[in-house]
Amino acid sequence: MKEHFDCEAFLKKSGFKYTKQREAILHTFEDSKRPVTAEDVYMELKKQGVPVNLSTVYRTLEMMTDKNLLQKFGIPGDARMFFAPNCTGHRHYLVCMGCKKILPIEHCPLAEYEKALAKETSYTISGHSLDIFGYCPDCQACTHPDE
Amino acid sequence: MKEHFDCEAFLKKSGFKYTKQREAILHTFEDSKRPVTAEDVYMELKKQGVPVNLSTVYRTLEMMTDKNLLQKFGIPGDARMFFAPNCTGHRHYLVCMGCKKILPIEHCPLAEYEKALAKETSYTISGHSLDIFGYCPDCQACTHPDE
DNA sequence: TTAATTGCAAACACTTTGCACGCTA
DNA sequence: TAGCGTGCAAAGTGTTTGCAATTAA
Repeated sequence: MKEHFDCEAFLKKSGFKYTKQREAILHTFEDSKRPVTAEDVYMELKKQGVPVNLSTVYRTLEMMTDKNLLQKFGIPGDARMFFAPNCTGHRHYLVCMGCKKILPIEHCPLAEYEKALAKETSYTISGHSLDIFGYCPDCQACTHPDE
Repeated sequence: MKEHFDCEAFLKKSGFKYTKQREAILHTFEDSKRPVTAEDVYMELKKQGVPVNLSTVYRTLEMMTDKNLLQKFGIPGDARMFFAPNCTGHRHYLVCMGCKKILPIEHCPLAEYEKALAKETSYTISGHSLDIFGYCPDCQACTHPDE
């Protein structure tokens, strides 16, 4: 999401009321680095002293996902859902199996492949998600990285 | 999993007891077509008249995953975990957004890409998962496929 | 016989929902 | 002031766990 996102305008344009909770939740994603869970957002707002309820966070994230401002996804082995600014419509992440850090990956090697697959299977391909798993430099250091 | 998998031998070799529940659960994956949930396995056994509890299904699937006989994974937008025979160590699926059917994909276009990414990020890459989304021929037919 | 395995019910983690009150527009 | 949005608590999923009874070895 871009740096100076006009939250109020966005909400009104979409037919929603502008509230401090929504402002704060949306603000969380400005200059955002990596995907977060509802709980992450909730904790961040608590830390900032913004009064908000976890249900409201869930409701707002869901609404933003419907409006295609965010994308919502899970990663294998984790029951939680993650949210990230929806830039591209598809997603690629590099997931550290040590510290569970999730990093977006830029380059997409799959455009060609999708075309071939569509022809081969007669499916209409509308997108994909790719997670690559491994250990980040920090976690490689530990003998047995597991948190 | 291969057609005539010797379930009893496998269990004993791994230090487990041979029970009719485990036999039946493992049998579910013989000549298996597509990934299933614990609930799917449970329902199938009920249908066959095999007395089994859902906890037992979960416990057995977990055990098989530990033994690398199965792989366990989730797909974006679905809170459930899926299980499939673990042939390759990584997985590629083609997910129909209409009927939720999941099909394995054979060819893996990512070996090269992983190498480049490892160099670029200094991560140790240990695997990946790739889901491609779209609509299967059946679901393309429907105007608004959504079940 | 006895330790592993099962069924059952309760606990869990994450997420969603119903409802009354409060606050934008 | 009308109705959307919020907080709260309760309900829902999918999954895990403790424990006593059962069963394979």
